[in-house]
Amino acid sequence: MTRLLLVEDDSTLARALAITLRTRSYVVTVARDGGSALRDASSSRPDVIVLDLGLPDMDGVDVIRSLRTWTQTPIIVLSARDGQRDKVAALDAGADDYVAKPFGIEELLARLRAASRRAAPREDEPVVSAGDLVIDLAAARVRRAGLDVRLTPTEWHVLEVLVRRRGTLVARADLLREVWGPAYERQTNYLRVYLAQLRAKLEADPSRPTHLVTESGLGYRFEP
Amino acid sequence: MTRLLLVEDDSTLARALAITLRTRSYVVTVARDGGSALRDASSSRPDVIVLDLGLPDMDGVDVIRSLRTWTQTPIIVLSARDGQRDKVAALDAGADDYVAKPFGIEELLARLRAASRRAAPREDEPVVSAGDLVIDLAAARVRRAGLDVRLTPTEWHVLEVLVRRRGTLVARADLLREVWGPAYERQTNYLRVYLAQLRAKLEADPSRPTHLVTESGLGYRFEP
DNA sequence: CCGGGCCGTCAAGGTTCCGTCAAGAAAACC
DNA sequence: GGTTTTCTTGACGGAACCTTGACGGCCCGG
Repeated sequence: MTRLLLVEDDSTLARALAITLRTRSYVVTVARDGGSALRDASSSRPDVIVLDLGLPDMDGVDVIRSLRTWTQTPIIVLSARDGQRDKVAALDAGADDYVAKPFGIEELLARLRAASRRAAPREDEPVVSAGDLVIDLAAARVRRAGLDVRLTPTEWHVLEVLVRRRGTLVARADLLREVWGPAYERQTNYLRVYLAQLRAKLEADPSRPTHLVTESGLGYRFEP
Repeated sequence: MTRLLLVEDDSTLARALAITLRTRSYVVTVARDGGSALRDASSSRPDVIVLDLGLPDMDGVDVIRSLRTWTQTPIIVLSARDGQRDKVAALDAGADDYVAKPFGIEELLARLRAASRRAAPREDEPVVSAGDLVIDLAAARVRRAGLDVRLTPTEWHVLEVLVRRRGTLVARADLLREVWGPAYERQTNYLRVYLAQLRAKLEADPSRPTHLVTESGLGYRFEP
């Protein structure tokens, strides 16, 4: 499951690409201009960014430069301009790859695989500690009082989403969508079950949680 | 000072490229066919490889695959063939980038800069020990309680991937992709077989592993 | 005071996943 | 060319996991 941010102002192309990418099990977010691209990148922390250089509000190369001030996430540039100068400028600004339009979808997919294959192990997903809990997002490991805690895949997934947005409220529907998919946005009973299991494994007093907090009627929050 | 291996059978083009690259302060070695490319790569340990796919003695994609069995050195492919299939095959075999001929020299230089910018910093501690195990990643050798353990190529490859990311979870699909290639991401039975074999050779009690740990539903982890 | 959401808890199917074994196919070796 | 090693594939029991439904407590408004 790779989270992908697609920055493309042509909504027809954006939709077509998003559909194809999703069938290849990418989790796709779409941004339509440079400003929202920068915002989305910092809030949703994608694993890879696909960026069209021709944007309505700002120069694509400047978008790359801004991103590179704080993240190493692979950036693959799409462009209708096939000029040498654009390629060199984009690559030197920090892009990882450059694909000229028109391109084949298989080529884009192959370049995506190549990009994420060599992606540096993420350092911008640090180790989060809270009380006697230590949660290492990169290593997918949880310790409580120094001892490894065994989580099931779904338990881990739920915890991961909450910890990634630690301190902020995660709406029930958001959580369900990220873990189980858009079709499960109303299965709130899943959350009750899994939050209970996580509390049993992680909280000192599961009936009075201090880290996995319920916001009644809204959602859940991880409290560092 | 970057050491660069140029694999190109057209001697006119090879000479022209070598001259240009040297003026940009690359240290260039030239190989004229796949066989010498593989030899040179292992003897001179270049920092980056530029590879023409059209070689007299063997298929360029096979050259990539051979290189990728033992090194992560960035590979940039040059090719006169601009076909989708060639690109996808080369990238999936492990190439980092693909430049179609004719290309501008500035583009190639920019892609070289991009490739070495994101190159992983060299491993400084290639010998990993865990309990009575000693694993030498550079020498491809494993000892248990001082005695050499004999591993098959695939067993070693699996162990290598796990040990490189020691302590962190390696997802099933990641492991399959790195060892067998992207087409095998769902062949989870391979993992079951090879993990069992590795445990039989490396673990004190293979049915209760302490180093090669299963994370049910997620993947495997090497525990130092 | 009582009913309806909402949440936490529990346990029982049913499904998926893992370890194990074995045997045939392919590759490497001599 | 024959032998040995290695890889691939299938099957199966058991374990781990997900889903689902039911029940009770709590809070709030009627």
